[in-house]
Amino acid sequence: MPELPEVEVTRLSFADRIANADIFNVRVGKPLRWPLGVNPATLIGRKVLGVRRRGKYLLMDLNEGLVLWHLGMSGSLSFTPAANTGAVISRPQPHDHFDLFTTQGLLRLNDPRRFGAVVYAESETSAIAQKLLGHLGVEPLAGNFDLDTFHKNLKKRNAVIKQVLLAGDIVVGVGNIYASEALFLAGIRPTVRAHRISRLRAEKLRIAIIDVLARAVAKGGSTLRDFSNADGQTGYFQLEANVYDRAGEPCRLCGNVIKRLVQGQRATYYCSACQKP
DNA sequence: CAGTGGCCCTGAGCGC
DNA sequence: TGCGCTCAGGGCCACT
Repeated sequence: MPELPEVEVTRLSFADRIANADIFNVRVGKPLRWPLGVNPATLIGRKVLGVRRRGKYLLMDLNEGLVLWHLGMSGSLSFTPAANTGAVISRPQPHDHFDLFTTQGLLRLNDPRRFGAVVYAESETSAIAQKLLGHLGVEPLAGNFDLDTFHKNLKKRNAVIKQVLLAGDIVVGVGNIYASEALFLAGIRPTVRAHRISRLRAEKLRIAIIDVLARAVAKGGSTLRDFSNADGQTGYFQLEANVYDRAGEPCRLCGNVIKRLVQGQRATYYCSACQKP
């Protein structure tokens, strides 16, 4: 499910409403990717200051420490305002694996595949936070995603550009959908080695990444199967996808058939006419 | 150090 | 209807 746009759309859908709430209970369901790292009861009585995003992580700042949320492949959050308490809150569904009860509402993680995680960190510089966040690349929508650094970093990498984007250590938030989409917009074949990309093409790619991610956020993200924001609303950017999941269909620009290939066990989609080696 | 493949887990869709 | 197979939006880790 969630790449940067979906995580950001999720954040926007509940961050304001949970800010300044006090945590009064925590329910932990089945184990997620990593353990919480602290006794859940420790969080009771703490205050939620706000929710930020770093890459595909949500960082929930507390008056003491912070909680990192990751949605993995199939995770989604739902926020039920305190005014709507009742049956919904008392009956967690089978894949509801983490509940944060606050004075302003319930934040609940649903994650069938359990690749997601909820992790407590004492600070952003603590060992666990550094392990999860320390290697992350630049934020593409933060205004400091500059061409010089981007191109210089691409020069260091021999791997194919699709997988370099997915790795997230140069620029964060570009997952499997948006990597294909950004490369299409930039006219770059996904099989091109990163270090072979010229400065001009790196600039096209930089602009394409920013453009596709920003437009996806504006459209509420992509709902391929089950993504919804914390209000249960689905996204509709997938309707604008030029190549993702369109193998065999005509390119919207040139009419050629969209192709599919596998890179690192992940599907990649591209137009061999619009995207140059 | 960079690159590659395995693997974590569950559910949906498809062919037979 | 049921079974087995493939695939799915992520990313850590071991290995080369």
